[in-house]
Parts: sequence; C-alpha cells; structure tokens
Amino acid sequence: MFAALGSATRLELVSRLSDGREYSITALTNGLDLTRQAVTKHLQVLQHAGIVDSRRAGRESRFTIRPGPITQAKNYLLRVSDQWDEAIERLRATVEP
Amino acid sequence: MFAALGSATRLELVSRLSDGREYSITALTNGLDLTRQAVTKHLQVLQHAGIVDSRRAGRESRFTIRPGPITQAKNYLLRVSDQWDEAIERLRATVEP
DNA sequence: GCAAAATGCAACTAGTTGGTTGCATTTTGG
DNA sequence: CCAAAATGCAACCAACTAGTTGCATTTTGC
Repeated sequence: MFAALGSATRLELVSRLSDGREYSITALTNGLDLTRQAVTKHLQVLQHAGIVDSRRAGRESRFTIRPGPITQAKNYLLRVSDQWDEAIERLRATVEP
Repeated sequence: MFAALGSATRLELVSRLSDGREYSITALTNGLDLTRQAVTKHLQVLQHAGIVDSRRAGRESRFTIRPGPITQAKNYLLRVSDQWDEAIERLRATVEP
C-alpha cells in the first residue's frame, strides 16, 4: 500500500484522481512527460494495491479512485502517531509527578 | 516518504519505534530474521526520510522515531480522502436536487 | 589489558522497478 | 468501410533495492 504511493508519479496520479472523477489513460498521461505505457504500468500498480478501479468504456478504460485503502493507510498513521503521543504523555507523567 | 514506509520490514521497524522509546540496532534486529547490516540499511533509509533519528550512546547507536513526517503523511492522506468526500457530496447534490 | 559486544564500511548479487520502443487489437465517426 | 484513436501485450534496458558476507573499528566490563 505505502509502496504503491511511494512514487512521485503515482502520487500525482492519485492526486488527480482524488476529485472522484473518471479518467482515461491518455487523459492521465497528458502533462506527465511520460509514455502512455509507463502511465499504464503505474495504474496497474495502483490497481493491484486496490487504490484505483478500472472500467472499460468503449475503446477507452476509465480509472477511478477507491477510498478504502487510503482510509486504511490514514488510520494506520493515525494509530502510530497516537501511540507516540501516549508514550510522550506517559513519559511526562513519570518525569513531572 | 511513502516510499520509505513502503517496505514491510521498515513498517515493522516504525511500528516498534512508535512507542517512543530508544532502540539499538541489535535490539531492533532481534526477531526480524535479517542480518544486522540489512536492518542498518533500512534504518538509514528511514533516517534519510526524516522518520527516525539516531544518537550515539557509547558503543551503540540508538534510534528514535520522529513524529513530523508521519503527521505530514497522515495529513496528506486526510486531504486526499476529504477531497474525495467533497466530490461525492457535490455529485449527490447534483443528482438529488 | 583484552575479549566480547556493537557498530561501521565495502563489495557483491539477485531481483525489482521505471522507463522505453515496437507492434497488434478494438472502437469510433463519418 | 476505413482511418484514426485508445488501448493492450511483449521484449528490452539501466538503475535501484534488499539482502548477503567479510573485515575493521570503537567501547565496555572484568
């Protein structure tokens, strides 16, 4: 999951898709200074991670974002930082009685 | 940043470190079925991403987690999912007048 | 002082990644 | 029907990653 987001290009794709709309591959390729095939590969990585969904519409395949995994990742980071906050709190409670 | 978290091993290290305590390299290596040098490399990656800090204490170097980048990543994901939520909301407002 | 512990540094390897090019296939619009 | 558009499939390549082994260096505790 984090690995899928761990690429500037894929993060850019996710950013563009996060408006909830559908985009074709060529639409996503525009402005990216990459080949269409490279973008296709990135989209496959994102799809394999469950971050995006694809649907065939005629001659083009349209991609949409899926909120589930992103929420999951967000919650993980939330948990980590909460755990850290609690640890700090415990530490403070010990040092300042 | 996400790239740094995009490895099961490094995520495990972050999980262990997220209790806010200090750990030496050998301490972190225990139970990981990896060489100490491999763990060292992972810690260097995390350090380079600003996720952990290291401090030399005698013959061992102790690692601690740094909350900043994780909070940042959390906020990014929060923004993405918020944007998605708003898009859904706008869509609903359009469809159901 | 010295052996053991903890780490650092370097070289090497296999596998993955990010990207390319070339060509084939499916759909569309006039 | 047919050219153009959008995509899919495959081979290929350079660079990076994750891991290893081997050896040197610094600290510690007795």
